[in-house]
Amino acid sequence: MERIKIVVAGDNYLFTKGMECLIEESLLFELAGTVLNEIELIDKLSNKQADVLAIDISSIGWSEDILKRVMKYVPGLKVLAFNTVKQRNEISVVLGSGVTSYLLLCCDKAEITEALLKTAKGERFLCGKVLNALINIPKRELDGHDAGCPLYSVCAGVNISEREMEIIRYVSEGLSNQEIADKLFLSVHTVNTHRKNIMSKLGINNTAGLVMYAVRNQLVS
Amino acid sequence: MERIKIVVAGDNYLFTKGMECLIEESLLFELAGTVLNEIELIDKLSNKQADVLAIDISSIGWSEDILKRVMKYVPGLKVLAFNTVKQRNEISVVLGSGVTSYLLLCCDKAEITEALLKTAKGERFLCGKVLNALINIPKRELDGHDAGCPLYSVCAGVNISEREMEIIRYVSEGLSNQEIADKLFLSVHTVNTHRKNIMSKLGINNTAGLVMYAVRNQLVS
DNA sequence: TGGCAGCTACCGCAAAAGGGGTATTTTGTA
DNA sequence: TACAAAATACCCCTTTTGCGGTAGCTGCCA
Repeated sequence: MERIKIVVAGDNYLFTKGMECLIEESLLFELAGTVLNEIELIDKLSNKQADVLAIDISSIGWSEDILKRVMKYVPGLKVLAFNTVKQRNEISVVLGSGVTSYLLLCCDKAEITEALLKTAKGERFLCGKVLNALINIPKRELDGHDAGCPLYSVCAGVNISEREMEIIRYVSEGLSNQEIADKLFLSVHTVNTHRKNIMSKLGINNTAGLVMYAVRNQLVS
Repeated sequence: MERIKIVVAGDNYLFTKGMECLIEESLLFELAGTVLNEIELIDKLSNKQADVLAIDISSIGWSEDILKRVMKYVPGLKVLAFNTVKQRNEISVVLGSGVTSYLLLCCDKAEITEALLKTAKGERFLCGKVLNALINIPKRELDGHDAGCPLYSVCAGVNISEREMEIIRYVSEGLSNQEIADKLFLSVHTVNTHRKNIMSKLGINNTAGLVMYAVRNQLVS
């Protein structure tokens, strides 16, 4: 079986090194090279045939512009973008520039492996955390690049339960844990536990983060 | 000088009583009656000529629907609506139903007096707090009822200073008072004072309220 | 049938927020 | 120049969060 040739791009050591290890440890992949900037990238892509570009777009020096130029220069290139953010606007722009798949830098090895495989096959792979943010993007914004990507996959991502959603809503409305407990006929301890679990799942550590999550995911008006 | 005839509508005692006092204490106004429900209101408006309807739409039993029916039944009626909320959607709907002016129930006597006068003259009067929320409504949503109301007035409302805006932004980004203090080279006491002043001005009492304010007023993305 | 996820509930402790003040300095402006 | 508003800083105190645990119960599913 032919190995998938992957070019890694980014100027963050942990990212490039980590990707190199992942690729070389696997029998499925083959490292087609690591590049630090746009010039090296174009050079690498024109000299060596590659199947997938795994690029850290959170690095300083990488932007959607560069991505667009590369996509133009190497048509049909499959791109798996890594980023730190999961804001809708940002994701929208990146996917709009022709990127096939989108992961967060915090995704784990299994997710990255799966994403590389799917991307090589031309399928979309989005991190579940990203999908959460993406759900509300008007479909048309993606249509331009949808034709060739009929399949969507998502990694585990964040799964907020119904009860937890309820808690988030009340927190966002300004209720204290005690008030929420009264409203839902729960112990304040339970509300607090839910709150802790939510914050843990979302990787935040205060009320402001909870409210912003609620707003981004339209849990509140 | 002819007094302005005002009908007061609402089933909240403090509102109706307060309005009656305000109207009767003033030489400018004349109480055309107080009504508790829609039937009484229609009855009053058809029997007695009134210039302005001052209505508490936060009362149980009052809705935009009723307002619309009344506007239909008594074309050209000037309406000053009182409500508790200053959410954009809500205000949009209310003004969209033909209401001339919009105050919050927390507005003071001078503001109410001015609003009654302006409304009677066919001018719009919005509480500044309302205007803040309204700024982002697409203009077209109001156009249908704009023709007859060329003038806009606002009461003092809320005036959040630049420094306070800055604090709100940082709070919304999840920073603690201490972190904000470090970032702005301030004492944590100062940040706390700003925070207290903001909450006092906005009539809120926790972080969730601050973040929601920031979101509604587009201080954060 | 065993494990896992979700919901529930509790404990303790430290940190932060919230609410009440007061007071000085800076700044803009009438 | 005098006044008001804003910005700064501090005090005391209570309540709420946030974080570290533990643990029983239910329902699902491999």
